[in-house]
Amino acid sequence: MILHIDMDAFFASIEQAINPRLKGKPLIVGSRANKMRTVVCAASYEAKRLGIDSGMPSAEAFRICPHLEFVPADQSKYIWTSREILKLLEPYGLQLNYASIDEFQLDIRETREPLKLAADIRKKIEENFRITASVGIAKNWLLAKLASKLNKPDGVAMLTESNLAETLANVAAEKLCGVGQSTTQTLQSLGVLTCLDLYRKSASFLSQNLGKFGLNLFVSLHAEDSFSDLEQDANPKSVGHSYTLPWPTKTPGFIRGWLRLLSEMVAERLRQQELTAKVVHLGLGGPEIGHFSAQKTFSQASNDGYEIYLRAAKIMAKIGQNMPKIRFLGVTCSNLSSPEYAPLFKEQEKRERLLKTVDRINHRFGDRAIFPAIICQTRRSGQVPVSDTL
DNA sequence: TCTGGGGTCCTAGGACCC
DNA sequence: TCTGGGGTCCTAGGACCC
Repeated sequence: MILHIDMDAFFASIEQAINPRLKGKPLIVGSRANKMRTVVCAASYEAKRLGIDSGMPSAEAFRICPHLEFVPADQSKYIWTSREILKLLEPYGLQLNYASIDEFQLDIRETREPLKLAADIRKKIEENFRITASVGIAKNWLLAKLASKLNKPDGVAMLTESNLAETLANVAAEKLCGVGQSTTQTLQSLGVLTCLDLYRKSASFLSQNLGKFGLNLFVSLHAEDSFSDLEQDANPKSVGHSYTLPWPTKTPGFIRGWLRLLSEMVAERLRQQELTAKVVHLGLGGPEIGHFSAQKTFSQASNDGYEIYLRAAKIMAKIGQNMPKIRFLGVTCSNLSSPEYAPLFKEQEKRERLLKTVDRINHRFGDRAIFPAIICQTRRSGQVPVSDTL
């Protein structure tokens, strides 16, 4: 059996635990500080009751509830809490999987009394952090994760041989992790409406209609004692940053300034994790061009912000002379590996020393205390075009 | 008040090699 | 000159999750 722990309205609950003024009030956590131009990252249960939930534009949330409390997301608080919860789970001595920032899975095949264990864990979390968790128990991670949603918030659900069919029959298929909008439509056209319908379909039926995903779904649904294979944090496959501007622009210097800033942010994180990247992806969006991305593989791996910027700019140059209006910009690096060789040339060695020193200064004096002058105005205002020259 | 930002996995076609 | 088949890497985009 797998025990899946899912924190209730994690970010919002943490903010309420820290600031008593927010307790009991409808609250949303937004992914950025501009409360009218963001989306809901987490909603407190008081807000959820009004019909507000993650993914909703904040403007719509405020229309529903004008006196909504707003807090911009502060990842460091959530990461800290998540790690502390992990520390609290380790002493149980069970195999542990860190599924995401607010989800944890335990292999409890040796545990005699899973419900007692669930109660114990939930009590410890509440005592230590004044936030609640919901727990799901089932024969594999996918069903355990589904079960954790059934009695939210602050609840427990256990799927056993005897109650499995009855429970699944009352849950819509789209509640299952991995079944989104498009898959739901396909399934509905096949007459598969509930999780039980899905559970009873054969591997060949699912694979025929949903491809490899369908086959994986079948395997995950019927597996025993299996963890989710998401182990993102161990070895990241890509590192990226993106930004949506307040309005579309075609000012080249302004776009270059943002491209450089995003490249520097990506490079900093690569160096932090002692990684270099061979592939650069450039994402662009705007009213005239929609949303698209292009990538290019380079023979030399890099974690130098300037180099990554040059590569991104090279990809952008393919658009040609007529620069369309740009609203969305993203830079992502992939094909990651550890730096292989010591620098061959003096210049290269100097450059690496410079980057290391910059990283040390920023680590000591705070986020980007020192940065390339070109992004000075970009980062200060987000609205003033920077110089056209680099 | 009108849509963020961080990711993963999969697919399918093209280029190229043997 | 025309043609098979296996394989890898690259690229763009879709679907999905937190």
